[in-house]
Amino acid sequence: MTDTSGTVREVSPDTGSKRRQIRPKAERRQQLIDATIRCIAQHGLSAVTMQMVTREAGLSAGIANLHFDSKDNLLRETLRSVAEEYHGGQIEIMEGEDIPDLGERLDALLDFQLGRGVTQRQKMSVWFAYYGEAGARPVYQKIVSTVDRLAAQKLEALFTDIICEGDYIGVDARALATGYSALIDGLHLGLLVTPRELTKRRARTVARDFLRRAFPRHID
Amino acid sequence: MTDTSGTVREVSPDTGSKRRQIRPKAERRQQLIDATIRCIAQHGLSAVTMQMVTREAGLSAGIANLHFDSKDNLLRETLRSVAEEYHGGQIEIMEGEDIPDLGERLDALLDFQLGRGVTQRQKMSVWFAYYGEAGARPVYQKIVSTVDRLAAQKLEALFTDIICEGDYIGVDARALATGYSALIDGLHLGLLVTPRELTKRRARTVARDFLRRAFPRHID
DNA sequence: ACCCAAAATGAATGAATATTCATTCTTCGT
DNA sequence: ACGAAGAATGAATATTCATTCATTTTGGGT
Repeated sequence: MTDTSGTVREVSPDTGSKRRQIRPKAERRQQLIDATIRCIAQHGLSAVTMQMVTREAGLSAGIANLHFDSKDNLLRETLRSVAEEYHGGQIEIMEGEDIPDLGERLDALLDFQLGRGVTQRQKMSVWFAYYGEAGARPVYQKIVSTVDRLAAQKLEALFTDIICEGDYIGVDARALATGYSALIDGLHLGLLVTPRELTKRRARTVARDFLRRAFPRHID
Repeated sequence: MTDTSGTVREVSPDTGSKRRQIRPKAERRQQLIDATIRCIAQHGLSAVTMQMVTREAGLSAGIANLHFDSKDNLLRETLRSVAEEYHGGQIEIMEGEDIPDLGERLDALLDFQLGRGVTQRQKMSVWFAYYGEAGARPVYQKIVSTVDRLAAQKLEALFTDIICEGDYIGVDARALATGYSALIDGLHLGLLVTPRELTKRRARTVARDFLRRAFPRHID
């Protein structure tokens, strides 16, 4: 058998192609992680199956185990990926010297945290799906708190600079940073769960109000 | 077989008793919901099985289906129970005439939202487990947003009263209420996921700071 | 051209799990 | 005391799913 009459060599890019494609390991891993993100966003973490993920990725059933050994590991790596992307983006803005004005840097941060389109919503779903399990899974707690800590430090540093520059007195940078982070998390939750009540526009206004009350000379 | 030498008629309250107990339907439902809450907090929503729940409740395997028809329904009712308890408690404080002073009422609300012991942590776990799935499950969204809306209205009304009483100008009660709710949600998340970084004490301070900046004449 | 190491496939397997239901047990009204 | 209604049990069932692995395919090195 086999061999075939040599027909149908699919030349098309990648859609609907039945041709088996061999790609480097790193690329496949990312492809599977992306598929996992879409599946979690659409069906919820607890409904995700390996079949679902591999089908979404357009690959065969066993491939996720080939590249990640187990479902558990695939989910862990997916969380790590989302966490690093989100926090990495924030950190880049916060320590980025390309925006010298501190007020503008705050605005850029806010844009990043509450901006974006559909993709962002997918990431949010994933984010909170894991938060939901974190109470029971130390591994998830560790992944999240590791990246979280770094972002919190950068934010505190930024706030410290702003407090200094603006001569704001009686303001504790650390407490304020904790509050701002919590506020953003809470707004994300609201956007996810009650999108009817809370629009992205309003979430932005609320976050800006918070910053304005703390740093009136830098915002608005 | 069976019957036994008539020994061991367990008289003890309920621990370890093998005696089959018949109880009214409502009581059993609550018992199963309570067991479900403990299971979710300990193992995570996606790991909860019917066996786990019924064992935790000290009952037989089929009983959850007897009282709730399906696992899906049991989980839905559990969410409804937690949501109603949490929001009910808030609402009671907010509209309670037993605390005439508005500033004190704010304090009581904060106590309720960030106080309590271990039990509270269990509830928090459940709360966020469902948030995590809400993006993919309209049913959960509906349950949460229904109770949420009412609590949000009460909070806005309380803030409006405070703004009026304190002559705070340029403050939007609605936006502030959204911000405060989001802040509390975010702090809960922090307490759940990064308990090392965020203590309950600090969470309280952060929330109070928020209120103080908005209503300086009512807090502290 | 040919070979082979690595990549990919997908049918088969076995474990886990929700749900059913025939049977057993309790309680309460009479 | 007794019987019936309904509450509870738990073994059996059918399904779903992660994981394995024998086989097939690919592409680069020689």
